[in-house]
Amino acid sequence: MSAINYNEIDKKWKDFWDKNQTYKVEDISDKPKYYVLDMFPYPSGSGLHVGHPLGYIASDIFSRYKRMKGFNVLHPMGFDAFGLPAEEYAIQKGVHPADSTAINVKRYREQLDSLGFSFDWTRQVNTSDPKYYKWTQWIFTELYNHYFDTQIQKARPIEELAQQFALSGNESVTAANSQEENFSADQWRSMSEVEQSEILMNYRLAYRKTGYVNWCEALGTVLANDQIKEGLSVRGGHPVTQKAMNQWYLRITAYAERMLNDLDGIAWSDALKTIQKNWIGRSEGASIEFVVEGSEEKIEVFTTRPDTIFGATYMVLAPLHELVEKLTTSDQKEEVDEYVKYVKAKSEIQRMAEKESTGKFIGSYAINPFTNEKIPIWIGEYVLKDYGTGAIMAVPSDDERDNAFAKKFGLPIIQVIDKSEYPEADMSDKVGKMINSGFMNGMEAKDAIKAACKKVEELGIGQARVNYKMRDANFSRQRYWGEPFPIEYNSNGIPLALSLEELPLELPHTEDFKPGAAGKSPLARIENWMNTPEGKTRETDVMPGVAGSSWYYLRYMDPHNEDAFVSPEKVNYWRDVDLYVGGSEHAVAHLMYARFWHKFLFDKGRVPTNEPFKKLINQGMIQGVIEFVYLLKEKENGHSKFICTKLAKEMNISMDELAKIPILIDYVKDYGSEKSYLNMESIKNFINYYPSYKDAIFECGAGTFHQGNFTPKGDGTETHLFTHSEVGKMSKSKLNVINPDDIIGQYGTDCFRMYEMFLGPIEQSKPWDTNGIEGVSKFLKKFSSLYVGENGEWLINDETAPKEAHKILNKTIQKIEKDILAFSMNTAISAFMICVNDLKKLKVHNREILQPLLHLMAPFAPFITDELNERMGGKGSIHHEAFPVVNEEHLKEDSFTYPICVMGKKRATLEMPSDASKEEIETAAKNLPAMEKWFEDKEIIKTIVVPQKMVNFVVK
RNA sequence: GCCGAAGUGGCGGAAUUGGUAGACGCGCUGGAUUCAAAAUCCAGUUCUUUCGAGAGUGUGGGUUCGAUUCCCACCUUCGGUACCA
Repeated sequence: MSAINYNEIDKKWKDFWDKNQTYKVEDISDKPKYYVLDMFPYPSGSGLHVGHPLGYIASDIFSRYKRMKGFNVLHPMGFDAFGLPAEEYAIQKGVHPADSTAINVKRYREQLDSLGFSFDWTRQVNTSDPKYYKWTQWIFTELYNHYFDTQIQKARPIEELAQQFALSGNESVTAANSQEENFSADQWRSMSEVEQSEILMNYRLAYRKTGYVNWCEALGTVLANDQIKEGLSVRGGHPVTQKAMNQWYLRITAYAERMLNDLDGIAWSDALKTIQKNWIGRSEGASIEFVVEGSEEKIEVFTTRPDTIFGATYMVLAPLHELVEKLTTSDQKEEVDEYVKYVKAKSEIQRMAEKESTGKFIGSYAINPFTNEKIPIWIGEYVLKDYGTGAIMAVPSDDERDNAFAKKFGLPIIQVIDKSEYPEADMSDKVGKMINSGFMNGMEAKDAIKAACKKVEELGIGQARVNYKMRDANFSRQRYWGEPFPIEYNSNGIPLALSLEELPLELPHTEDFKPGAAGKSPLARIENWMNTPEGKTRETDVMPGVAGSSWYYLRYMDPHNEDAFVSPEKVNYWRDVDLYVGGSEHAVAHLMYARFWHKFLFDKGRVPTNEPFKKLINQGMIQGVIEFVYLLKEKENGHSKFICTKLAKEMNISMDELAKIPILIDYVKDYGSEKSYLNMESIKNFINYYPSYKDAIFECGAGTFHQGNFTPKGDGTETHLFTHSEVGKMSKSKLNVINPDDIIGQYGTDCFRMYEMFLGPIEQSKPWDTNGIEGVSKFLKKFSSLYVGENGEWLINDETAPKEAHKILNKTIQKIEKDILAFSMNTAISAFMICVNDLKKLKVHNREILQPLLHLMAPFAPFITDELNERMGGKGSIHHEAFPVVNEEHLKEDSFTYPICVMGKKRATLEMPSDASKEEIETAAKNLPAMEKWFEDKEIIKTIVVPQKMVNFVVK
């Protein structure tokens, strides 16, 4: 019989903490503040999986440590509760997203509670709560009502811009914009209200423009990238194309420069900073206009290499560029249309991943403004519509992709740079002497860039320009389960932002989640909501998932405030997040948007800091095995057909003909093994999960399963439809989630927490494996056996502990504190194991050792330590007591054991007093009997002695 | 394709201002205890070996007295790639 019942103490202390509000945080305190934040979860239907707690446990340990070190620690949790999966679930199962979300939140809350986190739950936020999204909508209206002044690098009210237009037109304004034409003050004043509104739209930080969405004609809906696999919809396997739609965007590019520069001041990993830096993708170059022969149209290109313009022998437009239709000649129309159709059927990822150059000549020619030569205009998928101007001047002599393209299509290549002085340089290096380049001949490339820019400006056809790869954020979703836009259109179609008093604009109730006409949001079907009593029309798109998560960390500071998103007093106390822990998969989306919103709020004086997250640690992912079934892209007699992986291999079916459809791992037999498969029952489950496949055919070696019947091929009686297994992230969309509940029930919370930490470094990804948890369980038993005997007897005495025990304790305190600060929780657990093993050997039961040890363990194992602390005579919770302090006296070592090496290989060891001199060590090492044979017939030519490290002899 | 990360025993991993490769744990092997098992405890466990030693941290090179650690090239896996969050 075990002396400690883990399930009992888990419950006992959970209740205690709850009743005593152990983790409630005060907003005003004499203690220094410390804000530890976790990325909040999306409450999916499959529950919290073993990957979520990895970061949460680590940050909880850190929070508990900081609390014990005397800080006022804000450590909150909430739910990112709007999103696609709940809506998909509603479509499939008819459960309202609000209901399924409420159920999932409740379940998550229970699961999080069972993990023993020290969250202050009175601060919980839920992004789908109108009290919360009121403020998400409000921030949106603020963005809508502002533009970005590029001169002062700051947001300003849009009315100020309108005043400027009335005074002096738009030519002299310094504002981030997507406005193409210039106008004078007179022109502005003579414009209609609608025209003025349309122009202002091109300056707002939240604005509308045409964008492309994944359109699935068969389903009549817009699809997320996640819902598409290899160009087909996951649901039903239908083709998907790119379709133009009017969308809301956020002008995040306005903040590009600040977001880039301010990376220097924050303690994020270099890897993460590099990702963001590259994502922002700043490049200097020039925008240049090319005249189109026989047309009024001009094509603006952006190039980082204006120096090479004499080598620009053709142009390439993005296939979706606005001018393609206008500039395509009738004889090329058919081919061009076909190519555009081909491009629209591919996702951007697929297009960028395309190694082969593809493209079409559109029949028109442009004039190279420097050579005055006619150059053909092509379209090609390697040019993206939203990067730069969506058009390039192609210089096949100095750009690899242009070069490959020119070679493939037989376009001329003119060398314009002599790189003979730089044999190491490749095509993309901006070095060499200009040749065949008119007035630039003989210049160095770097000087030529400046000269070309100057010339371009003189000719009035462009200017030097900074370009960013980052694009403005598409903020529209033709969906139901998200924040409604706080926007109404009047009878002229002019958009008007709601005022704060009108917020929140609540999401109307509906039971019909089917898309509206022409792929519009389901909200467009709710006519009495869409059309307001005042004769206005509401925006029917909703905001994306990233909206709510872009500012939630601020709401935790003041979660119940009804008058402001956060009060100035509270945001001035808590300021910013000191430590943010979350997955690196959020490196660009969430972390970019949050920084952008924060900077905007900073500009408005609403927050006191320029950056939201001072320090950030990326936890790695706990991976799972993803199981797929193969779906033939070609239907058989109108039925979708799945095929066994083994059979597909035998029949030599190429992967091009197959789509991989992920399947819920619960249905898979021998999950995770190489021979994982589906049997008939699994197939029925799969069909229940995806009703759109109810008429599908499933074929394996033993026979065919169709509409509930199995037709054997030979004497087979059972389907073994082998599945395809891959290691990948554990996620609801990959259907491979493993829940922690059972493990906690079996081993207790402390054990689960420590095991997750013991798995490996926090920032590294690793596959989940429950084997090995026994080791941690044994350790915890051993640990408590220092305090409580086999029959429950209390073993702690007040005698003086041996010196050795003090040394073990203090070395451990030193190591643990160092590891917590470095977020190296796995090595901290190892150190605990070593410490307990050593104390056990010495049979240590002294209070003066075991009381500090208990406190040292408290952040890691909050339940058992509170329990033992109580038996130790402690009042209240151990988690409000102080963290132990190292006594340096006990750390002194008398001697050091040196490895004695010959040519870097260890050949012997030698124990020497800690204060031995280099010479003493060298002499002692040389005279070791064990070393004799290594020196025989050899000469010692060099001796390296590094005190407290090693000795090395170099012999010849 | 592009950006980022990782690759060390059968497995998770440890060790980096360049200094004993494999800490700690799982698994496995042997032993103790037991009528037997579970549990517990003890010992062993990178590979090869002629038992002297030799090889070894994804692959191939380089720098160094000494490289898992630094440099160059490559391979593989994972994350992101703008509508999963």
